[in-house]
Amino acid sequence: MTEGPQLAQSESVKRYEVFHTDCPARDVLNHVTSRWGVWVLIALRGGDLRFYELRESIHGISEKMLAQSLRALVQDGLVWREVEPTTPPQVTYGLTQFGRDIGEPLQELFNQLDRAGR
Amino acid sequence: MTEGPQLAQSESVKRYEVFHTDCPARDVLNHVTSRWGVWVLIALRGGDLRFYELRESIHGISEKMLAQSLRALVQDGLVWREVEPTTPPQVTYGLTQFGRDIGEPLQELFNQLDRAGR
DNA sequence: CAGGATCCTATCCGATACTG
DNA sequence: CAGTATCGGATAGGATCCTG
Repeated sequence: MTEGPQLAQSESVKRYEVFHTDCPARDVLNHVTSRWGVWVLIALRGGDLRFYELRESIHGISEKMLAQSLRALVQDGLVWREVEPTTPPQVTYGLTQFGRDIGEPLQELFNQLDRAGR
Repeated sequence: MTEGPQLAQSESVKRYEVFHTDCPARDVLNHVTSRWGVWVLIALRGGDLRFYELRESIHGISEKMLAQSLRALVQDGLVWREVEPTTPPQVTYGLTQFGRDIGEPLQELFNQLDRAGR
């Protein structure tokens, strides 16, 4: 840090100076790869789900973390949220196009790991 | 938790009961998607690197976290480590085949996020 | 150069209780 | 049902110092 710009450093830029870790995508990446964000996205790839369906689907998640993860993903534009103002209220979540784009490599990543059988 | 098996639950299994979050791949996934693990893998996709090259490449990482991340990834079989017993010593890191398999969807994930320009 | 050891702090996250 | 609010323990991670 405090070393000035890293890109377009004229010429003798080292070959491994290829990315910033503080790029804008970092926050979203942190949400996506967070402990529960991964599972929320993968779960929603199977179709839209309601809050309690997500809670039952993702074993071990607390309501707090589910709500928190969903809020972040909605803000990031990966997940949409629809409230049906009935009694009791119904809230449904699903993937946006962006969410599906992100979910694909994420699923692939998971498949690779799963295939390795660890 | 403490609810017994979830797969092969005979018949009336809900459609969203599709995965365990405590599957064996979880540990590796946690390493891969950890704060710094992501960048180590992406950095090494550009070619083998020495310790100090990685440190300079991944801006903001501390030596402690770099060493810790590398140790985990080596144990997971994603990264190999080669020590040249010279003075001063040289240690080089690179991706294994498994590491390249994992790195691909990871790179794709990052590209999607980057393309979205957030 | 490539780390290990130590200390200390920020945050993550689960448990619990409460609300519309 | 679908959350929010608060508390406290666990953990991640940064800074610093030290070693082969």
